[in-house]
Amino acid sequence: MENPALSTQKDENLRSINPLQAELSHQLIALFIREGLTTGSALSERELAEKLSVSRSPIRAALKLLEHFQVVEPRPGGGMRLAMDSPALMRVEMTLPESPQDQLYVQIGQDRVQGQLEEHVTEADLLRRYDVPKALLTKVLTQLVSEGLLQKAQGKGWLFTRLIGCVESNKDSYELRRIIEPAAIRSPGFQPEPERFQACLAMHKQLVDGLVFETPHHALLNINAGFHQMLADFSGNRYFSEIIRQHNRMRRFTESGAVLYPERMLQSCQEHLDILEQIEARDFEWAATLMERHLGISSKGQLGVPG
Amino acid sequence: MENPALSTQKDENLRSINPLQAELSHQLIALFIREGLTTGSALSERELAEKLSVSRSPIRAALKLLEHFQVVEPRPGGGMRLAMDSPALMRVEMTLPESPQDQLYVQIGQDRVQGQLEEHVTEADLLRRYDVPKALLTKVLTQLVSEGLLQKAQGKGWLFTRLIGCVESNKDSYELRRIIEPAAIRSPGFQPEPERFQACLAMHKQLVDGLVFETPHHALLNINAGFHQMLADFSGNRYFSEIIRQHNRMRRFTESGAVLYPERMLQSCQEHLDILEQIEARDFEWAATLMERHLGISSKGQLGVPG
DNA sequence: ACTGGTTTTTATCTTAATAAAAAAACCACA
DNA sequence: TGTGGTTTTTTTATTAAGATAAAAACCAGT
Repeated sequence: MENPALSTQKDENLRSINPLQAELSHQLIALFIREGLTTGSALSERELAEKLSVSRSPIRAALKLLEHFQVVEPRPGGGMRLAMDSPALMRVEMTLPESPQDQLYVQIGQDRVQGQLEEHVTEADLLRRYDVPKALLTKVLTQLVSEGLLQKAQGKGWLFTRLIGCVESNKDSYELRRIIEPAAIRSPGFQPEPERFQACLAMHKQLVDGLVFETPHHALLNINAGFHQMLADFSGNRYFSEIIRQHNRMRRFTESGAVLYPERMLQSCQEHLDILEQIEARDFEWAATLMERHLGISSKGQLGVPG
Repeated sequence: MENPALSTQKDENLRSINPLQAELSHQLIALFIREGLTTGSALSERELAEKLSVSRSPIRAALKLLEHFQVVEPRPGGGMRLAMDSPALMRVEMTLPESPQDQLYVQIGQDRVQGQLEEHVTEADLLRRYDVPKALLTKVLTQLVSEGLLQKAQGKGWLFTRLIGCVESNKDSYELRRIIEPAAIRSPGFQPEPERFQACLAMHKQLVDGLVFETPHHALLNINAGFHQMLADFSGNRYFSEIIRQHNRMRRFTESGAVLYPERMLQSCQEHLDILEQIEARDFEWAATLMERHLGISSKGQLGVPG
């Protein structure tokens, strides 16, 4: 039942790094890119804290971490400034440490998908298996619960709910998205935020122009998720947003190991671009129709879901 | 900020009762009714434990609790037997103690809906406000998180997500249901379970026949929720089911205090019945159309949502 | 091969003290 | 009025031991 090979490798990594700082360091980089900051831009601690809705303390710590990776550097007279441009930021972002919580989260999710974990597990089982502090495990379990992947059993133990990753669940997920995403675009409250929209549009133009062949796997998945998330957010209906967010999160378990065929990615980007252009032309109805088609095709091809 | 009047009343009740036992006592009664057991039926501990997927220990405790309420009585030669018929069971079920967890859960939810709790709260706030053991609070917060009503803020504290109960959130919720529920009926996997369907159909016929005017508030809300849940379950898509379940749960906070006009309830039941009859005739497309209409009307009338 | 009763084992809950970290307040300086 | 640096306050995380409750195993009787 135990599988030491899986856990030993992790023993040293899974602790030690403060999860909030690790998370913030990623978020800071995303923020720098999103805001289009360039090498040398001064960074105000208070402003960053405000934008990420935390206090200055963890921001300072995260900046220290980024300084260690030479993403930022001290500014004469105090404070920090950015020391890289966006492309370099994207590259370095992948080398930043993950929080122990995230590591354990993905590990448990993948182990479940691969059938290494039973549907019913006890906390004690998991503690023995992964050899992590109890508090960390509790946090991860709470996270899994909040995403609907796990629930507390009556009495003792926990139950994995939807068989994440199994073919049928994937099919269901696509069926839901085929319903929700076009509906989001057709929603009476649909309203693109100009800045966010333009950034996404520009990115897709570059991708279609050939950038897609140079962009790493993980970044493409993020861009894809971000595209769908953006449109759901524009609906103004928080439930639409929330549902798409949840399904994007779940896809992390199944897609992170998948093979992406470049020509298929190009086609997918082209379809995204078509949708974005219809939205720019304010033809939401046609954009929604294109989205229906896009999701219909993706569900068949990308992940091997049958008809 | 503190409101002692709200919390003092609870102080004694909110502890003491074992939550699993309390929950099981309710579930046992539901089980007795569902299985059509009659006065005198012998109850096998192992069988009950199996059916509710717990061990015999908590079942024994729950039966002891039910014995105290004279729902069951000792059987000569050992064990317990049922001491009531179904109608009596339904009546007594409402007088059974609620678990402290459920009490706190509903209290927090209602306080939030009524604006007594800010969107952002810290655990320390809540502990002071409700004066409950920290562990109980943690459990309830976990439950709220699992239902998507609450999420952990970065750094410290918790955020109520969707502003449950506010007018806009209600509108969004109806918009989502108007999309999901007809889609569930139109789903290629849609497949009514005969027994469950017939029970629901029969119940609605009785209601329309006049029973609606004698049925208590709380029971009508349950029947209504059960109708929508059933159809979502029939879709065979677990995400549809899950979404409807979540929205039904949220409605507990907003609707439990609402006034129901009898003639409107009758109309609503009639619409349900129309839908059920189309499903019986296997005209799912028309049933879905009627559902669209039904949800359109409900969203305008029942809860005072504009537009 | 069932049953209810009982005991043993295991898992989880509770608790309280301590440590850690985030938030808030304060400072001097531009 | 804004900045970064620093200190203080508050909140949350960690922990370990003991209490409690659930699960599992074991009875003896039918």
